[in-house]
Formats: sequence, structure tokens, C-alpha cells
Amino acid sequence: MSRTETRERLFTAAIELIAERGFAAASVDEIAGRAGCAKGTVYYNFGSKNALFTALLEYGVERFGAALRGAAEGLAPLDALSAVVRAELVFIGEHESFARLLIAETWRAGGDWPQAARLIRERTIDVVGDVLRSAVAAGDLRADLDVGTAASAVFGMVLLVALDWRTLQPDRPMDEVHATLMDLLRGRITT
Amino acid sequence: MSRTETRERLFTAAIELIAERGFAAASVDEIAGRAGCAKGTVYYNFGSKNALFTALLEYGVERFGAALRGAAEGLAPLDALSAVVRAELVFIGEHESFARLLIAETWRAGGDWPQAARLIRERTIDVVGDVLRSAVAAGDLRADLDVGTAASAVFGMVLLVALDWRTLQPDRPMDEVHATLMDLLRGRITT
DNA sequence: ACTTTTGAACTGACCGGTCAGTACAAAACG
DNA sequence: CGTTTTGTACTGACCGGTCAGTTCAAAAGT
Repeated sequence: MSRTETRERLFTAAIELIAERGFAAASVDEIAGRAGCAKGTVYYNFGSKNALFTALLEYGVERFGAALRGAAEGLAPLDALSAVVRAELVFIGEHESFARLLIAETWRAGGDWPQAARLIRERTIDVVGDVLRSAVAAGDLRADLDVGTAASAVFGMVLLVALDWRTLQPDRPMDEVHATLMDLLRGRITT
Repeated sequence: MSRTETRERLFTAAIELIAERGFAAASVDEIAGRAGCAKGTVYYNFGSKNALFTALLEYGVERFGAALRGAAEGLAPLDALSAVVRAELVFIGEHESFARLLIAETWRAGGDWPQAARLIRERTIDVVGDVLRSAVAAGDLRADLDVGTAASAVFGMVLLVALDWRTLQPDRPMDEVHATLMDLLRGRITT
């Protein structure tokens, strides 16, 4: 078994368990068990439970951010926005547990690690912010738009809607959800 | 010390600690300590840590829902939407810890209590849904609007934006945040 | 040979829950 | 009126169990 493969198995196991029970309640024994390896392997590979969690967050956010950035690439600003929203839906559909973990563990109040988690989340939100900024620069969106708040609004809206979608109506086609979200964003709600 | 007073002190202490560390990591000893009473008192009043948490969720969601419902009362549909969004911002501003707890502990995957938590959260979202439904009935919003998804989107958007607001720019006037959100919802983003 | 993994045993801290007992005020009693 | 009882709210030491983290010798993989 290669080291990276073991690491990935541990990642997915930890993501699932932490999404289900939260970081504190997910025991290392159980994570190792679900990943099909021994407890010692966790400590050989990561050194500590916290380090495993941090590595996992970075790994996941890296992929998440890359997926969003990749979706926007080479598109006109407004198309890019639509593509980023879709990419966020797709990513969450495929990595539901990670999304739950992200939402559950990164909006804590005070403490020690939240800085890391918060920065990571911001980095994800910033991709949306960049897309909005381009749209403003291209004259597609109002010049006085508060890009920071809007980015956070779009990202958060899609995140929570996606989780409700997976939880309550998983059979619903993604395009419908995407269409509703884009209608909302483009002001096509009012008559 | 009256029973209800003790209960409320335990509520606020538990809300703060769970928002900071999560349910599993918030120890009953510490909750009791911060509330200024003994551990036994928690068990005398609630019977278990889980029961304390459930009671606390119901207590908080009751107030949250009432605040939203009260804000919408007697207003024309579109004004009601604006008022509900503002009420959500106000409530989160005043009960930031509870909002963090709500977001962190109610989007878990499987398990035992999530039903309770999820239903409770839905009950809050449903207030937004009702407002949207009235607006559709009044002809202010498109008849084919997917009210469920839109309600979840509005609620989630405001929730995450409010938390970012409290965390990153607490000095910013609430009206600005509110205005940006309403611009987003009314399609005043595009040029 | 060298890296990686195993799995079991152990430690020490911490945590949820229990329970016998305290404090005390309002009733019931004589 | 004094005293006894009762019920409520609370206390905090204590118990059984769990868990992160350590250690290590042996096996497996490359």
C-alpha cells in the first residue's frame, strides 16, 4: 500500500466520521477501522488527530477551490458565475460529507485552529469573489457592488441549498436546483 | 434561585460553549461552571447532556422563529421579505453563538438526533417559505418559483453572510449588509 | 535494506452520569 | 406558637468507561 493511498483512505474515512459525529466525537480507533488500517498507521502518517484534520481540510479545500477555479476559466464573467455555482453544486454532490464537515467545523466562535479553518474557507469564497470582481470590471455587474458580501452570500447560499438538496430531495435533477439559484441571482424572481 | 432562571443560565452557558467547541467537546462540568452551578444541577434540570441540548435548541428556535414571524406580520409580501431578512440579521447579531451552534450542529449526516435538529431548522426556514408563498400568491413573485429551494437559499444566504459580518467586520452598520442582501434578491446586481 | 504498516498493550486524563446528602421554605400538625 | 414533615432545588465527590497518544517488536511490502 502506497503512502499516499493510505493517506487518502484515512482522509475519506475521517471525513465521513467527522461529518457524522463531529471532530471531537470521531475517535481515531474508528477512523482507522473504517479506513481498513491500524491505529498506529494514523500516527505514523500524521502524528496526531489534529494534524490529520488539518491535512484533510487543506486537501479538501485545495480540490474544492481548484474545481471552482477550473470551472470559471476562460468564460465570460456572467457565464463564469453560472459555471462556478454549478461547479459548487457538483462538488458538493460528489463530496457531501466534506461539505458537511466544512460547514460544521469552520464556523466556530473562538479557539485555536479556527484561524486555519477560517482562512481556508475564505480562500474558497474568494474564488467566487474573483469571478464577481471580473464581472464588475467587465461592466456586467454594478460598479458599487459589495463584492465581499456578495461572494459570501453566493457561496453560502449555494452551500446550504446544496446540502438541503442532497438531504431532502436527492433525486431532483441538479439542473433544476442550478436554474433556481441562477434565477435568484439574476433577479428573475419578481414578476 | 428559581428553576427557570437556572435553566436559562445553563442555556446561555451551553450555547456559548457548544458554539465554541462543538457539542461533544463541551463538557457538562464546564457548562455548569460557566453557568455558576454544579454539575448535578444540570442533571436535576435536564436529565442528560442530550436533553439539555434538545431543550436548548427548541428554546432558541422558538425565539428565532417568533422573531422572524413577528417581523413579517401585517406587511405587504415584498416588504415582509425585507423585514424577515432584517429580523434574521438582527437576531443573529444578538444571538451570534446560537447561530453558530445552529449551523454547526444541524447539518450532520446520519445519527440519532439529526431528525430533531433538522426539523427544527426547517421550521425556521419555513417562515421564509411562508413569506415567499404569500408574495407568489399576491403576484409579486413568479408563480413558478420553487419556493422551497428559494426559502432555503434566502435563509442560508443571510445566515452565512450574517456570521461573516459579525466575524470579519462587526463594526459595519447592519443596514449596509441588509441593503446588499436585498439588492441581490431583487436582481439589482446586473447593470 | 529500507520504508511502511500492523496490532496489541498500556497510560493518564477526562467525561457523562449517579447518588447520598445539604439547605431551606412552606405546609401540616399539636 | 413551636415543631415536625414534606418537597424542591441544588451540591460535589465518586465511579465506570472512553479516548488520544505512546511504545514497540514483528511482519509486509518495494
